[in-house]
Amino acid sequence: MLTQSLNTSISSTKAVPFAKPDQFCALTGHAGLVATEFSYRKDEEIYGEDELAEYVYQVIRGAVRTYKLLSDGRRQIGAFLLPGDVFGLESGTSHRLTAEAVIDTTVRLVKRSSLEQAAGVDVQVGRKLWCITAGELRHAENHMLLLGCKNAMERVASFLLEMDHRLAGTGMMALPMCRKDIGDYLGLTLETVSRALSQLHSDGVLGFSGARQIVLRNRQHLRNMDA
Amino acid sequence: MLTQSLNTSISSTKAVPFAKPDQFCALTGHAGLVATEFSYRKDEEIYGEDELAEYVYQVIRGAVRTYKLLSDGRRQIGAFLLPGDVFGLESGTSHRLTAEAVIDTTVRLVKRSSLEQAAGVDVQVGRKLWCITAGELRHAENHMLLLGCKNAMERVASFLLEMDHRLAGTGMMALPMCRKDIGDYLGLTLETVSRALSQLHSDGVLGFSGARQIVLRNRQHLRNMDA
DNA sequence: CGTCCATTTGAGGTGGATCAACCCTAGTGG
DNA sequence: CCACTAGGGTTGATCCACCTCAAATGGACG
Repeated sequence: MLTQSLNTSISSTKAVPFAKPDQFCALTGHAGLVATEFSYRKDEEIYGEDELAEYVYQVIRGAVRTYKLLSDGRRQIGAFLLPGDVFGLESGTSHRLTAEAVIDTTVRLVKRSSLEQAAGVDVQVGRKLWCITAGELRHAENHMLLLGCKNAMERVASFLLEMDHRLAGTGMMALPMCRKDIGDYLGLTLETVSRALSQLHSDGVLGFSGARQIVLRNRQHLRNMDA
Repeated sequence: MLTQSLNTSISSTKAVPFAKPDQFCALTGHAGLVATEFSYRKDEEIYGEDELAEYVYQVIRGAVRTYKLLSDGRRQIGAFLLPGDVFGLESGTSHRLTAEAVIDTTVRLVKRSSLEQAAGVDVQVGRKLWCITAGELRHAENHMLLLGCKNAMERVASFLLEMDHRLAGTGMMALPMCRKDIGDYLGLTLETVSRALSQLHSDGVLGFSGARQIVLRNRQHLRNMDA
């Protein structure tokens, strides 16, 4: 690993193209850390489960999935990471999920040890790390509710609203992941995901232009069926 | 709320009956905070979802469940908290799940603001808060795998091993929660939980002495079926 | 001893999984 | 430029694990 396009740069505090405050810059800007850019091909592993957590990452371009596997290959995707999202942050020593690029992806990364050091000096850095983990926990708690209680259509509606919120907000949404990934995220098979999307299409709730180019025509309808 | 047996005591640093290092004392001992004891009756609410997070709690005796509800009453229990466990810690301002006493329960609690203050002075306190949240995240990630991938028998086996690990370790395990709670934790109905336990009983994997008094006779068998 | 609630057990229904074609579309190469 | 191919996506038919509804059993407590 780490054998591709390396593009080191000093703590890039220049404006980044995200609406929300940039979590990564809030960290690196604070302490003047060195951030490196790195790229991964579609389906390439970024880190493995139980591997030593040496870096913390932020998606610049592309998309990342994190997941756990059972011994027989059943897979639960814990999260999709999109541009701006931070991932790979651990308070312990090793990663608890595997991370892979969903499509060709560029990330920024900093050494975990630098962050630890910065957190030892500045309590605000420590606080920020805590908040990032707490955000992941909030997402996981919502997702447990989905996996434990919701039916197939409710799950797909939740997924579309989540992606709409994080990807587009306006008009067209370009999903980076395939139906199998969506199924493994929602605890459904790819066929069930496909059927739910087809039904929403024929109900006029959404439009397609290519299987992964979706435009939501009736967000309120989706919110209603999300339960 | 807060109208029952109040039992204030200065940061009780005396030995507590837990094998593992006590997370709460690691916090309160560090900063000399005031910890208060408080008791709740069976099924009493400790705090509600979206309520302001004013206190951080530790179970002394009894058991607590945290959960989220859908509008129609479907419930996902996120965690059972047992003696020694810390809960109610938030990095934001409000609780994201409801907490209720499963049985008559006594907790120790400290004001969140005191912890915030302590964390502003001592980076080790901040670090400890982060680790507690990270521990909850690890549990949630494992539970997503269970809810998204495992079948009924695998879920019940996981549950028994988890409770065995946290409650007893040795011999008999006294479950504080009813079958409905177990079902809402595992994403199953109470009947399915009951059937799985009955089958494990007739397979000789576990023994009953009362529906909630369980002794595991073959942990390895449970681990094998846990996938 | 009777009441109440938790639990077990049974019988039947169903939502989503499984298995199997088939269909698109993008990419390849002639 | 078009035929060919491969991988993703859709759709259909069937199955079954779990849910639902219902009734019986058991245990705790007045």
